[in-house]
Amino acid sequence: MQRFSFNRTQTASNKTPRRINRNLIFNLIRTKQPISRADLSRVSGLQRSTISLIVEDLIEEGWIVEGAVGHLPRGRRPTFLEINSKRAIIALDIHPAQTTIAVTDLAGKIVTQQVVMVPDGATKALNAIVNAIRKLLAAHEDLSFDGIGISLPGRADVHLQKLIFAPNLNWPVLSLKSKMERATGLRVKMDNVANACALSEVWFGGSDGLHDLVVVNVAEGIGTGIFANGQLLRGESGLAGEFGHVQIAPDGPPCACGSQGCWEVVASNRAAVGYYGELVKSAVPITFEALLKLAQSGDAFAVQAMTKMAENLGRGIRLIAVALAPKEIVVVGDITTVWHQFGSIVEAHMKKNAFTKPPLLRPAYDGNTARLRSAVALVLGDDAMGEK
Amino acid sequence: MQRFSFNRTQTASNKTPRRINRNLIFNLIRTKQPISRADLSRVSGLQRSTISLIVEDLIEEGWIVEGAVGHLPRGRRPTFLEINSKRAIIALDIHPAQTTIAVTDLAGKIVTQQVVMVPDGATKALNAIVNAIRKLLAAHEDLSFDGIGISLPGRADVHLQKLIFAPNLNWPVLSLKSKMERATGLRVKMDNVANACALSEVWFGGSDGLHDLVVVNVAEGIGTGIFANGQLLRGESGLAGEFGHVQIAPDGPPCACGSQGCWEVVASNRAAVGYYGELVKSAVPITFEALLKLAQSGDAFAVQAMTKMAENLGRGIRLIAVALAPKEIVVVGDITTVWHQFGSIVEAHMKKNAFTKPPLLRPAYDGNTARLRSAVALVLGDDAMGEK
DNA sequence: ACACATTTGTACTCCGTGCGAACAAAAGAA
DNA sequence: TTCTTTTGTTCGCACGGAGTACAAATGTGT
Repeated sequence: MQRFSFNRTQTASNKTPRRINRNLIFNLIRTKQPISRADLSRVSGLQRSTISLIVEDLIEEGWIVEGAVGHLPRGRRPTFLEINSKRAIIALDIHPAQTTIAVTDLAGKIVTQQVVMVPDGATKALNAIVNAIRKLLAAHEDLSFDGIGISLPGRADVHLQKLIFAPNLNWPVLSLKSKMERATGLRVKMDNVANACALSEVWFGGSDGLHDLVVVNVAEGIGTGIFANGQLLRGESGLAGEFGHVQIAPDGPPCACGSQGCWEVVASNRAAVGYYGELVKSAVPITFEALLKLAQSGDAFAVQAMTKMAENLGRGIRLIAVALAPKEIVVVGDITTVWHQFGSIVEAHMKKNAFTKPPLLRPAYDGNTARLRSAVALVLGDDAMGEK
Repeated sequence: MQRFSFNRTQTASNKTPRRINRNLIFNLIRTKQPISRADLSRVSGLQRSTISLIVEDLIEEGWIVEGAVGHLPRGRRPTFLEINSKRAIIALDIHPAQTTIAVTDLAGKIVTQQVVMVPDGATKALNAIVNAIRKLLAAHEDLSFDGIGISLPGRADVHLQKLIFAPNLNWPVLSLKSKMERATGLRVKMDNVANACALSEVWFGGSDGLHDLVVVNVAEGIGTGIFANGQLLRGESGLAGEFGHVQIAPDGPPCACGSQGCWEVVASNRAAVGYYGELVKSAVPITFEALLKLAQSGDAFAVQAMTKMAENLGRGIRLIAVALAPKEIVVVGDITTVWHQFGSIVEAHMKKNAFTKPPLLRPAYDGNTARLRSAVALVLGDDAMGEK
């Protein structure tokens, strides 16, 4: 007779410490390579003997390799350890019209990178991407690939890895993962652009992975990735972070989501293009890239439109700052190219009436590489090193 | 579980699994008592032998005791294990005018409870509370106390345990912790009301502690506690969750925080009292409790005021739902006593134009006990049982 | 040239921990 | 009485980290 259901809770076995320490050491090597065993011991606090055993395992399994020999003023020379550069990951940065495909090593270094124009139509688009991946795989037969990481404009259920909400993509992303896994034989992991960038910041941003940060991805819409307590905040079925559909202007224009005055309606790239269109009274909308060029060259209407966008962006970011009080808020998107012009406007509106210390606000160093490098975090993040 | 994520726990030693399993077993006993060793084994998945050793430790250290002997259709009778009812915690629920002091056991059962009217003035207030605690300690000499847990209207820095932001309290809470520790000799932990209620929900709500939930505390102001990824989200220096100061009405009335149209200005108890005052054009404001009574008795103006408050409450909750997509949103505060009347209004505004499945919205089962029971979570929560 | 200091990386012992099997204990059923 | 079932304990085993000792490697001082 069972009086209690089998809710197996998270237990630890005598192998648990090794799993934890192994991950710790691998991460240290990944971020601080090249590094010697002795330095690993000093940084981690684990004994040199323990480090040696863990490193032996990691080498045997091909995650890392011994590299050059260092030089010290006295004593035996240290052997540097490095990420095995023969292990690689396919990184996909999917946009509505084009997709960037890259090969990166496990430390996030981009080996090659190419842009594929994606044709209209579901099957064609997928085929174009898969073919490009196949060519890359064939061209890098010396590498062994651990998986495919995809950053895309939409929300994905983390567990099912199904795309739930992707208004800007009109091809069948729901089955993207399974189709691509069948076609390439590689494990596929995908996540929202903003989440991907947040992971990149934490994995490669040199932070200690402890502090909270929010990534705001400004594109056709606005998406946010929330990193808190050492993890991405995903919410029920992966829908957390939709700050883009928070109401900023109660009487604002309608949004595709069914509401009106959503943040992304008044602060996205599309919004800025709309503002400009109203000012010049032109029926033909220009691209956001063109608008940025105009604003950079000092065009009065373009500056006016971008200023309005920046103000609204700041208002929404203020909301995030108040609600979540992260240490840092990072902005990703094309607007970062004109940050020197409009960043201060965004920041001023974020800080307006702030009653506590506002978070650091900064543009991402390089959104493109951030999105690509997130593939490593996505692929290695969950259960990459498998149960052995 | 993330394999390569950055872990808060630095390194693991060979003692780590025991620490993890010990906490697990203690929590199972705490929530499912009375329970036998064999059942603990089935529920946790750990071997009976392992359970026996851990239980031996817990008994030796006085956390639990062996209780009655069970009865089964066949076989040896199980010995039930229970929380040691001689271990207790002082729970403080501080409000501006009055403070509730309670003694609870480690399972959150309230042993005694009393309300202390707090006089005006810094020293007097603290003395009144400390004296009441001293009397309680003296009256329960058979119990051994593990600490004091305080739930209060304000934000506290978790690490320093200093009160940062408590507009409604006008006595020197900054040194509350250290003074009280000196006066009682007990360890003091404190946290914001909303955080405390969120902890209570997770510790005593029967959930598995995995799902995300947000607690909205509606009182003179509005505070929120965010539980996500198995932890409270605290943000930089503990200021996360100030959704109360998110701007809901851009042209709304000014707020004490310096901004205007903040959620708490339009949806708190104080707001409802204001709405009622406008309607009846009375210069003398009534208390919120009186307003609730009027609304319950069907007073048209009171119902109108409460309806406006409920609508605005729903608007803000919608924002939380969109931004964080928690599984559940729990409302705490006096308004829950009239939830049957106005809950549907709140819910309707939360669901307005929802483009995804909205979270469950419900009033807390009993906010008073929730706040008191949170003391257990606060005192035992961090590393109380950990390092010996 | 040679002893010594210094540093790295490995070998080995010790202890803590969970696992699994065996076993004792307890109680009802045949 | 004997068998069955269930609980709780004991014991041997393997794994893993800590700590110490030691070999290896390299520069410095005499």
